[in-house]
Amino acid sequence: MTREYNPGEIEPKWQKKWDEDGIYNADIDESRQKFYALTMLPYPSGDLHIGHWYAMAPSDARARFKRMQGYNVMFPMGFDAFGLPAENAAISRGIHPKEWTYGNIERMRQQLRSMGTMIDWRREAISADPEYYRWTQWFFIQLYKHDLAYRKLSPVDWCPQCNTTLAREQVHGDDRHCERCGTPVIKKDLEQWFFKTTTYADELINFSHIDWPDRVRTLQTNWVGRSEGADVFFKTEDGADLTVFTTRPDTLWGATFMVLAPEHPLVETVTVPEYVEAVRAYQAEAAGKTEIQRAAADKEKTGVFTGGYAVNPVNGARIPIWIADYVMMGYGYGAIMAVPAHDERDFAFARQYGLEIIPVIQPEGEQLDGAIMTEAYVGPGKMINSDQFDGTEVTDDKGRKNPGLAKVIDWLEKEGLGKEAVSYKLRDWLISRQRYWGAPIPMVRCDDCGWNPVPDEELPVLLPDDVEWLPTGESPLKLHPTWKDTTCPVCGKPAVRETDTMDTFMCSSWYHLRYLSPDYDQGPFDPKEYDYWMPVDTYTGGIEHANMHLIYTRFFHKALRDMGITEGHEPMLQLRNQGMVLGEDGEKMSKSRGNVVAPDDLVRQYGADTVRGYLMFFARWDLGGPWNSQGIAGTERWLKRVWALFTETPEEGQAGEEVIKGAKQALHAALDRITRDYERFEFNTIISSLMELLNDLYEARRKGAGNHPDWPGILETYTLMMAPAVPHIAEELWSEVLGKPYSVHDQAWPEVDPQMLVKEQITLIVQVNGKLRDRITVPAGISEAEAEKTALASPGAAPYLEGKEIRKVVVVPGRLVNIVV
RNA sequence: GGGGCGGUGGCGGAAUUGGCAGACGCAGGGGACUUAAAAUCCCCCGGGAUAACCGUGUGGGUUCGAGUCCCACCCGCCCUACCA
Repeated sequence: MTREYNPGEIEPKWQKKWDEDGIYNADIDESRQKFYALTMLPYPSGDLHIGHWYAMAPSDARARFKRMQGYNVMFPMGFDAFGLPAENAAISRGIHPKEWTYGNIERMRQQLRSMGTMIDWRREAISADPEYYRWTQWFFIQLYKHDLAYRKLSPVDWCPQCNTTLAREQVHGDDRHCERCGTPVIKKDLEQWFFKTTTYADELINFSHIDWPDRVRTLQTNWVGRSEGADVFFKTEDGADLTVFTTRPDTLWGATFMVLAPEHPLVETVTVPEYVEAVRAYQAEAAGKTEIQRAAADKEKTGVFTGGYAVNPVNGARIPIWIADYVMMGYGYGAIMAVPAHDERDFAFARQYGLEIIPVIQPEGEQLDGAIMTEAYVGPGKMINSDQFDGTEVTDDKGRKNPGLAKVIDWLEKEGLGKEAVSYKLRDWLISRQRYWGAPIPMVRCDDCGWNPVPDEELPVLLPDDVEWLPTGESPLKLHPTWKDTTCPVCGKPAVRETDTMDTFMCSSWYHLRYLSPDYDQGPFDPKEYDYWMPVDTYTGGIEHANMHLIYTRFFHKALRDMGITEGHEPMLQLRNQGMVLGEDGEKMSKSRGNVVAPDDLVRQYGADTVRGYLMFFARWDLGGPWNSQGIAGTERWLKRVWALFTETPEEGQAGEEVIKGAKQALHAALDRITRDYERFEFNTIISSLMELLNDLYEARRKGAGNHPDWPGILETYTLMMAPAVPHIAEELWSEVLGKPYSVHDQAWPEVDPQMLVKEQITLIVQVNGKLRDRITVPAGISEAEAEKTALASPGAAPYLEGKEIRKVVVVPGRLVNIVV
């Protein structure tokens, strides 16, 4: 057989056959261990880009590896099909979002097929299908009925470009820009729907049941932002309640003023007439400041006095109330007690406005003086100026672990002056979007009955197709002449529908459940499928979703669990993140930079197997890196050389047993390593090991191994080892070249023969004073004494030992001997 | 300011977790084949006069032995930020 390696011919051939035979169909089989391998579903933006390949091809290889290990593997795919780009295409080019989206999906399906994945397409789910969003809406209603969804008027982030509100998680960076379009957001007071993610704050920072990367765990933990401390019940001089949260109740006696956020409701009542003008001016200024200006004014603290006073509940001290924009309405109570001696921000503010500074924590061996301190002291020490608590030890520990805090909190609770409290940065999830191309929020408002959910039997609330695209900044649903008119599900009187749609992250929070049974119509998923397949065993995708999708989907699962819909605490047991493929210039790929790598072109030029192999090989998968268009030649050569090894007639002559044994040892060493590396997602070394082994096999064949009766068996094993990474060439070699029974992908992953890992001869390293002086070949089972003797006599070491006193000899069995002179 | 990740040849990266630094590949150099080119094959490829020796960001330390562990520092990237 002498034909050329022609991926353009063999790849479509096998893709078609696998598809027709349904070899990757995953069905419930109680006799086998299941494995749910999931990779984040793409947004159908138009074309599959190299980043999609990078996320999916290695994940596919690992799913195939698991399959060969005997697991019943499900590897499904779908499309996160709602979202703004579709709508923007409609506005700018007059194509209906549905047409645009479903056209893109069709193209991306074909591209995904060209990758040669083991996707079970029968399980495909598309979030914009009415049969899908029917259940997205149903989940919304369930959350509403269980008091986990609510409507609230509050200042929310609004993207003026996208013309919609955003969740806190979707506002990024120090200029607080929109996650999608990069435009800085503004604040608006709007009534919106929220999900109570904060209910699960503590659970969301507990990762004890899941194997997720530290990086994601840290990001999520910081995002939830739990801090322990106390609520302290201050009162204004007029007797109005003014509760603050503090992580440092031990410093209460050092509170010399209070600061309210400019928007704080109490500002109205505490401000005395002569200060009203200044306060109003400051409020207006703060409200008018963009987020960029706020960030720029980072260092300088500003604020104004309200003329009002509060009373410190622990000592009755009368302290002034200020407003300042360094206190945020969105965190805690939007009000703080200021302890300038022990808080950097309060210190800067006090110095700026000449406010009193009273130290209440005395560091070891130092005497703090409020008049001359140059910075706040935030370290440990003993309490002073704090009545009966003087002398109490305060450590660096947070919360109750800190003895000073524990004592003060206990006392506050006993006296009714405060209580232990925990505060979080995490906000409830704002899910209303003032856009068309999303799942309509299935709620109806009646003048008499208020908000009520659409009855289940009326779901889905269908998106109307006949809408107009006007640049008004309003959702087309709101402008539709009749769509919003309906009747109240409670009293039957005329009522109006909610015209906002849901955040698309809502759709993607449960897609892994829809894959279980995309055609099921008795519920969001078939419980039989759920019981068998869930939870997801391996989830792969980009880390950029750490604080968005990956928080939302965990929240969702826990909420469903508490509503009795799902089981278990976590939806995805193991998470792994791939890095990003950068352009050849080392920059992020973008059309404007012209550094985009198009996978379709690569497939045409090299074939899918080469592209898959190179993506696995070219960088550490978790880090990614710049594309190198020359580097792919190495992977192409590898496959051509594999092809040649299998198809060329070997030279005359037959190798001896040593050569064939050496080949088998190399084979099993590689197999051992590749097996381990698949488990660890170390794809680059899988390909290196296969390349290295190929070099060894060429070497063996040069020595005549090609005519040995055991040679075909070695090639068979090599084919099996390649199969997950480069499925097409492996199938061709297996089924056609070697003539083995189709399909290579139904074969078991080869077993490592431990016998083959044991070597009779090893290379012993001889060091003198830690420096390499010789390498000697010795029997593997050599005794320590014998190794020492051999090393001392080795020619390489001899010159360094001459005339020296041997002080010590370290023998590492099977590895080296170090002679210390 | 806080947190995280990283720093190994010209480049991407290996190194069985304390034991031969630089596997595998790209790029580069030399050669074979060819009328020529491509493809393919073979050899070389950290520095150094290919000698000693020096080399894993820098400086210390632990150890018979450190890319790997400890301490201090420098640089780069990412996330986050008046979070009370």
